[in-house]
Amino acid sequence: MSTTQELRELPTQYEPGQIERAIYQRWVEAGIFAAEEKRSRRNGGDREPFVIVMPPPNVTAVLHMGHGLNNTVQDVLVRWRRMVGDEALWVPGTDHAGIATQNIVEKQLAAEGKSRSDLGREAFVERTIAFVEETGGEILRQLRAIGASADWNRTAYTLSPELSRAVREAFVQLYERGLIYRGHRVIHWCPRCLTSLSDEEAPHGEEAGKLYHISYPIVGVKDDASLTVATTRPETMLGDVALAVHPGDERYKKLVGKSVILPIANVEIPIIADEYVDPAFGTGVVKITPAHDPNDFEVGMRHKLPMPVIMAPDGTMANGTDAGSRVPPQLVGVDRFEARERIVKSLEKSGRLIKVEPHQHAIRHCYRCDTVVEPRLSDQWFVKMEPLAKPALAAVRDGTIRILPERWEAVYVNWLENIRDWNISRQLWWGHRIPVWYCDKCDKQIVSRTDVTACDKCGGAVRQDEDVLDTWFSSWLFPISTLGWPDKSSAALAAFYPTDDLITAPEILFFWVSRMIMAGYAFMDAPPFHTVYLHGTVRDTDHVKMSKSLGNGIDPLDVVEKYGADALRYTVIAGMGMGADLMLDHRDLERSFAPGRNFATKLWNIGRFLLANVGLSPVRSVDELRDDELTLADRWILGRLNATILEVDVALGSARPEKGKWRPEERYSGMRLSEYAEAARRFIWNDVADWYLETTKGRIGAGGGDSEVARAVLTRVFDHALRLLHPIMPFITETLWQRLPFAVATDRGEFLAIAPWPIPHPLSAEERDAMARFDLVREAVGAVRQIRSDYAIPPGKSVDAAIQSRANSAVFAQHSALIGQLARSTVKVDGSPSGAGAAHSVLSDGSEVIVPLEGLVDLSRECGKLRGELEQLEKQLQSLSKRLQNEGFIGRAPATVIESERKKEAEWTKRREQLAEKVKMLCGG
RNA sequence: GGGCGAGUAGCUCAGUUGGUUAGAGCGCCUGCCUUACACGCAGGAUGUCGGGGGUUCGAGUCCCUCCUCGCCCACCA
Repeated sequence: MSTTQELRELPTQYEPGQIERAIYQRWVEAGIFAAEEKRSRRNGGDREPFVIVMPPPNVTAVLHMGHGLNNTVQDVLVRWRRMVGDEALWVPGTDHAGIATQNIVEKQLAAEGKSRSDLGREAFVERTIAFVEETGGEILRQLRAIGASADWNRTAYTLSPELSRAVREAFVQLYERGLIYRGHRVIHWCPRCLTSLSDEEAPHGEEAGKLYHISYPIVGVKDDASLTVATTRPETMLGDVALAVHPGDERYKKLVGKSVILPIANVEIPIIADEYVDPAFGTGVVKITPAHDPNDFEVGMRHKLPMPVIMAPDGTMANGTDAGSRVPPQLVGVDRFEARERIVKSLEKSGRLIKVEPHQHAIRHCYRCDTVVEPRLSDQWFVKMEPLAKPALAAVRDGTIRILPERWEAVYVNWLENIRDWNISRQLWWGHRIPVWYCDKCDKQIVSRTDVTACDKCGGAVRQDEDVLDTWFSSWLFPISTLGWPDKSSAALAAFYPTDDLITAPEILFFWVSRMIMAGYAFMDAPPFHTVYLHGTVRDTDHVKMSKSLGNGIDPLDVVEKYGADALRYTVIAGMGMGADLMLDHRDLERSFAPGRNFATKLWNIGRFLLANVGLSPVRSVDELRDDELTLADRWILGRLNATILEVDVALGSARPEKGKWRPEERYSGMRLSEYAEAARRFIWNDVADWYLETTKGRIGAGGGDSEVARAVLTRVFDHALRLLHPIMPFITETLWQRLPFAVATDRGEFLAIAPWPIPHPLSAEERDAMARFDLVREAVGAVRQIRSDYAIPPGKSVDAAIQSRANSAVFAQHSALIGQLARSTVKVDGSPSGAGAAHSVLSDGSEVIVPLEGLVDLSRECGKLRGELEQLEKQLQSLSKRLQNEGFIGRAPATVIESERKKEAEWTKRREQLAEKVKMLCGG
């Protein structure tokens, strides 16, 4: 074998940077990531389709560890199924991210001293498009660096003409089905983003606030009788239209129907009774501000109250609709929080502020900019959710769709059971404009799939609704729109819908996952996928979520550059249990990614060993080897390989439910990626490298028939190990696999990436037997090694070990040379050990391994040490026993202490016996 | 306020239907540059499995209770 030349191909040090880019390029050029409709069984092909649609990152996003984790999981699954033989498709794409992108561009404008209104809508949108074209989609290029095997030909974008068409179609269809309506009600309004938000976009945050008690003078009652109201938001009192009490509240019963004067605004408002009021909270009197509180709005509707708006969209005080002059001039234009302070001060001055108490309460914030949202009365478009939720709920309940980890199913069900209508209009400029036109002349409202230029009723001029749709209104269509919907004759839709898995983080279970399921049923009458896998969050060592803005982030590309994509991928997959968070140290990348880097290096070195020893000339096929040619080690490692394939298959589980629905026993199994990674690692490192490879060292160099057997088995084992590992570590496995010698040229496919996934067979009794016998050999080796270590016998010094076998003489006799080789000793079986003074160790089958130590260690010193130890132990044991016989101790000490002392006594007794035996062996008598 | 999850070695976590001596990676200790690998090899230490109670021949695993963290949801002003 001309080893030097081939060795040059595998440098001693693994340099991922030098191989990864080139390999990725070759995969792309070979088209192995591209899925074909006609190969899908659903389109008359012979392959089962396996499809994952990528959660589209924001178009302006830059790759972070969260993306790295999310996409690695998807890639592992896609690569696995590709090797199994499925027509595997991974659809990539990006999201235009309405508010997020608009905020970025507005920030840029602000830096130039401009606002979006300075530019005007058209120019602003132009600018945003230019910005996206320039910087957008970078993240998809970055995904290639971590090895993502997506079908880039199908890259989608939520604002593309194709997907925009789907958005319009969905809107119009839902409108025609009566599921989209225009509503006049209180919604969440972000005064900074200047748009309405859905319930999901305005999450609660606990905050320490204050509860202000304010007295409202009652009209027409003698003296200065008043009603005291408790409120957290005094500034909204200017919008009060009533005070409400509970109808059954005796304290206030006689006041219902009277009225009070609203301080500051000086408006007379009625006292009403409504069930909504909780008599036990605060004073039992609630101020009703219908335009700025969703509950008050309901009360206002019931009592047909006016609904004055007392704030401008930007959160400053203003006399809006129906407000008259409630907001006094000195407060107009003042920010709501500043206005609160001023109003409180003014109330204090006039004696209307009774008291202020601290109050813990939950306030909604904008999920994009964290500004406290303002409930605000306005007109918005809503989707009626209950009818859509029904099939989505049933799908998870009946096992058509499973959610992993299991506990999220309950969260999902709870949300859908209490679903509320979805506000889909946003007062933004970046997004899909709402496809509704209004006629100025006859007031007709036209909802249309195509642009409208004139009123179809009176021919009058029309103007399109100013608002755009919630970003999620395009995302929820992603699984169908990326495959061609609404074109129902789309070959992609037929071949690949429904898809298989959806991999994402729990944060967007409501935003996206549940809505996709609803859209799947609403528009395709079929679920978009059968498995939802919710993975954890990447956090730092303090368990704080990683983020660029907090400065605790890790740039995946840094990791790729330093240790390679495979190291990143392995670390992430192996380190993350089902649904568990992944902790990484951003201050110590080397330590964080050591598991992956070390394992990659290990693989590399196994590869180098193969190259140097097995070489490149064809090996014999393992399938054609006769049983009697195989050594015990060969049979053992082939058995371990088979067992590992089984383990990996169990960890990954079924790729899809058998008959449309998950059976209970398989519903929550599989998708254990960390267990899959661990099984593969254990096999390669602890079995192949630590044991099998060592057994081949004497054999391969010897030449002859056995040498060929060893070459064949080692090659087969490593070949299949690389296949098992490829989905997790695609680059290094591909590199090494390309250099394996195969039995026949045709065994070498073009790429490992499309090489067949190993198929296990049921373990035979012979295999089991071989594995048990080799385990005995390993035990014997371990025994000698331990003795050598215990007595600090230098590695260079040979020892003569003897095995006194009870039941397996033949096994030990046959493999004494191997045991000797692995334990760096000579081994005699059933002979008497030569020399006095010996250490011994008992194996699980009762056999004894005896190592004479004369001449190797200073026996008198060792014996002295051991005798001293034994003496000491006996002394301690004596005093302990004495204590345990002492009635005073037994009578008074707590039972737990007595118990633990008894336990200790038993342990020490056992140790004494062992030590005595050791002394007898080593020192005689 | 409602619901859910977690607490196992210094750290991050596995522990499948309760079953011998509770595991892995990283870290730590000892000895080794043994001709694939010091990003390695060999050997080793470390756990009242959150506390308490219960069921059982047997509990990390099942039940009750308490404590501590975390997550999701929620119109008490």
